[in-house]
Amino acid sequence: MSGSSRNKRLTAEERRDAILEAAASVFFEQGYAATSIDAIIARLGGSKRNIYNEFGSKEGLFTALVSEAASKALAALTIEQGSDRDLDGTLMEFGRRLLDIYMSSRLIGVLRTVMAEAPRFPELARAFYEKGPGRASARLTEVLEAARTRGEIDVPDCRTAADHFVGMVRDNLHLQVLLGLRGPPSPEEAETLIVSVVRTFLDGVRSS
Amino acid sequence: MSGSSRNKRLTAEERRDAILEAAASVFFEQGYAATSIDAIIARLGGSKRNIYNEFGSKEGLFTALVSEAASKALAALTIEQGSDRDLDGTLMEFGRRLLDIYMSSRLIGVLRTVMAEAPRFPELARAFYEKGPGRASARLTEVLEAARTRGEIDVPDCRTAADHFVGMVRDNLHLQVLLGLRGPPSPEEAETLIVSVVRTFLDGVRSS
DNA sequence: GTCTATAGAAGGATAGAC
DNA sequence: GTCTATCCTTCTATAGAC
Repeated sequence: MSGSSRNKRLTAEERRDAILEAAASVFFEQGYAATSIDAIIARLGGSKRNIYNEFGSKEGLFTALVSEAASKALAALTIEQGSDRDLDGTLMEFGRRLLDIYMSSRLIGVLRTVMAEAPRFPELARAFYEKGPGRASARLTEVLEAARTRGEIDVPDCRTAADHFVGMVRDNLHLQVLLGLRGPPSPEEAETLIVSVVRTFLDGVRSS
Repeated sequence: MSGSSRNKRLTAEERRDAILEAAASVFFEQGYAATSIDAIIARLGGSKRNIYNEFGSKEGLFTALVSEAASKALAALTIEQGSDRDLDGTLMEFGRRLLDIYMSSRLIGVLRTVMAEAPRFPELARAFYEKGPGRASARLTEVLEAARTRGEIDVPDCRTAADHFVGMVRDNLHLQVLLGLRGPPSPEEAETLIVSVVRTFLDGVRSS
């Protein structure tokens, strides 16, 4: 069948991925409405027909793209179920990964675009949240519930506590990056931030 | 003054405000690129001439609109300098206002749009941040520094601590609202959240 | 009569869809 | 590559207020 990929012949999947990659670089920088199919073709080469054959429409390409990006972001968010660390170490590790993902230029672009288009693509926004940020929050909630069972923490609602933690990790920093005022934090900045977040989360700021 | 606004005659300022109001309802819902001047006129009435005479271009209208919205949001964020409450009460009140503003449908729209257009309007994004969220964060930093001077809290960096607090107030809730998954919290939800945030911020979650 | 607001068309460019 | 639709911007012609 598709055996003869002699010269530049790509498999269907490679072609699909190439389109998605080119589309991502334009959609996530220009936004949905300002992105033209021509601009994607300019980066990708080939004919518009390829895009329409594969994705049907601009909307179809966009939704496929966001789903893909959300799945990839999610993949890095899984935390080992039976983590052998203590709570402190688990939170540190979770915070590092969370920060890394939220600040990645790819997810920043996805977030900007999905939020802006949320009124017109509500199901897409929901799917994105549930696959990514919602899952992360749910996972952390489980971790905290286990810690509560062990008597390490004392909170009325682990879900709320998990949201507090995630909120601190995102912080004003995330808003600044989303607004393009600065790039992602350096590894040193990230580590300093996470240390501070974990400490504040566990012990608060009040003088003892 | 200028008393004779008998029929439909509006003052220059009233007209300007009317344009901005109509523009806000379209821009902040549809996004910059998807908004047409005709759509604004459809809500506003009158002629396109009015818009071009007042703001020069679509870009000019948009930037004026965002500046206006940022200023209004800032206005509600001022905190009394010599607050006579204790730290707990001050944080509660600050949290309430912060939550109220961040979740307001107007600021949600502004945020969506400014973030999406940040690559094309970088100065606008910066001005927005510095007038609004940046100012709020700076103000809270001062409050915390005063508390540290009084020996009530013990943190290495008040600015970071302020960001933690603001981050918890925004929370996953803000992300959900930005994604259109839910509306703003009810007053009861808001109060519960703020109580939890202040408590976590001051004392942490670790079992004592 | 003059000044300004309205309504809409013209021009020139660009985009989505086939 | 083509076709149709839409958009920003400017311009014309009309109508009403002082």
